[in-house]
Amino acid sequence: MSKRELKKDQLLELGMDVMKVQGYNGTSVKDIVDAASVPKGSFYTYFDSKEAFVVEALEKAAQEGLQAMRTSLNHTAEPPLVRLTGFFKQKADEVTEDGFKIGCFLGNICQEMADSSDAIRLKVRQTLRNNTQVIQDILDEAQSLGDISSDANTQVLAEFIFNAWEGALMRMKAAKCREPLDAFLAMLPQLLPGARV
Amino acid sequence: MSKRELKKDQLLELGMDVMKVQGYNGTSVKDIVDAASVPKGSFYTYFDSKEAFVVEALEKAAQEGLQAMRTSLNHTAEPPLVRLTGFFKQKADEVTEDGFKIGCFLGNICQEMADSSDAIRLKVRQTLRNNTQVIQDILDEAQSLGDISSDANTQVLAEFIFNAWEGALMRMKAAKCREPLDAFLAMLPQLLPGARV
DNA sequence: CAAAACCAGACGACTGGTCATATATTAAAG
DNA sequence: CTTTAATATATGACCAGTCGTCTGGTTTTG
Repeated sequence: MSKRELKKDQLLELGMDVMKVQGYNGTSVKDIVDAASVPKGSFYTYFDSKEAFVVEALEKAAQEGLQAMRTSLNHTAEPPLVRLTGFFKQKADEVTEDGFKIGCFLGNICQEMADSSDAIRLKVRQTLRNNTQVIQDILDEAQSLGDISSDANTQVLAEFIFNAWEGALMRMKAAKCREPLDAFLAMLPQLLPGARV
Repeated sequence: MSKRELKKDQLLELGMDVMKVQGYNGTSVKDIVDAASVPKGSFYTYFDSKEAFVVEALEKAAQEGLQAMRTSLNHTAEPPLVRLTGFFKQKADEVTEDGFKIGCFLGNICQEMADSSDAIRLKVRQTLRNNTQVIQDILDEAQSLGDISSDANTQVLAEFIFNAWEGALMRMKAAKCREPLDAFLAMLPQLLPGARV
């Protein structure tokens, strides 16, 4: 990775950290460059606009998130549904340690910007879709093993579960407590028809 | 209602409409006063600050939302669970007609501002709590009638359902389609253990 | 006619974005 | 190897415009 690519990566990483807390419109280009100790004038040599920046930041966050999801979900030592519930449990612990802040960068930006910028909305949509697909893959695996009922619609189920999780994260931000996440974790088994987890 | 109170109400109503689409930081005080045809200088005779404005707007939206929720949920002609599912179905139709925009004002502001403003976060938290309580009341009623299993934890269940709904609304904003809402509606019966709906 | 309500305009700070200049890199020439 | 010329990249000052908020003169009201 070249020096320039490294700086760009820092810009994305550190700028995103600010934006996670302050939102898109609440974060100025100056905030971003300051976070990465990059001169303001340089910003536009890396990105065409602030909007282009956040699209790339979402892409980066999506890549990292997807990889974390896959490594947590794809080790075959345990049954798929155990891995699935374990994944959410682990995520719940993570955001708890973060002091109930941020929740989901994707979700935050989605709610703030989906109606204002189509470029951002489309990137968010694609990323949400990818995440849902990973969950569906696990559910399909569980179904083929007979761990959940064969007549369950895994696509609908995966989408529901993922959205419910996002909703729980949102609520957590307002409540500043684990309760919404624990409610999600408590209900999760009930969603998996015929599950033997 | 005095002339002044009427103007203030318009300011809240019309300003909120703008903020629903553009978010808190994406909406300027000028946007708000222009929407209500009120001179800019007058804004601060009605509200101490932009933050105070949004807190009052949230309160207003909460009042209206709660009333709509109660009228839809409390007519005793039908069994409680039928009323509950009917309520969400109706809501899904409403946001569909709105072209999949906005979703939930409360949710949008929550994601954007909960980490930045405690005043806003606390108002959002309280409102979410109230909404959840209404759902729990219905679930309790259903439980006392034996429509759902007596050992179900209605508090956890209500919180889960409401958050899942919020998550579905968020997803809808990104996807611009009913699918997330329909996935929610499809899974809802499964959440009500022993339901005979 | 005093008091209260109103509001145009201005405040300094800041916005996303640009651009002339400065610095760095490369290539050719000696 | 230098030296220099040519090209590419980096950057801080700057742009026009907007931000949330406030002041102080004007209008309305009791």
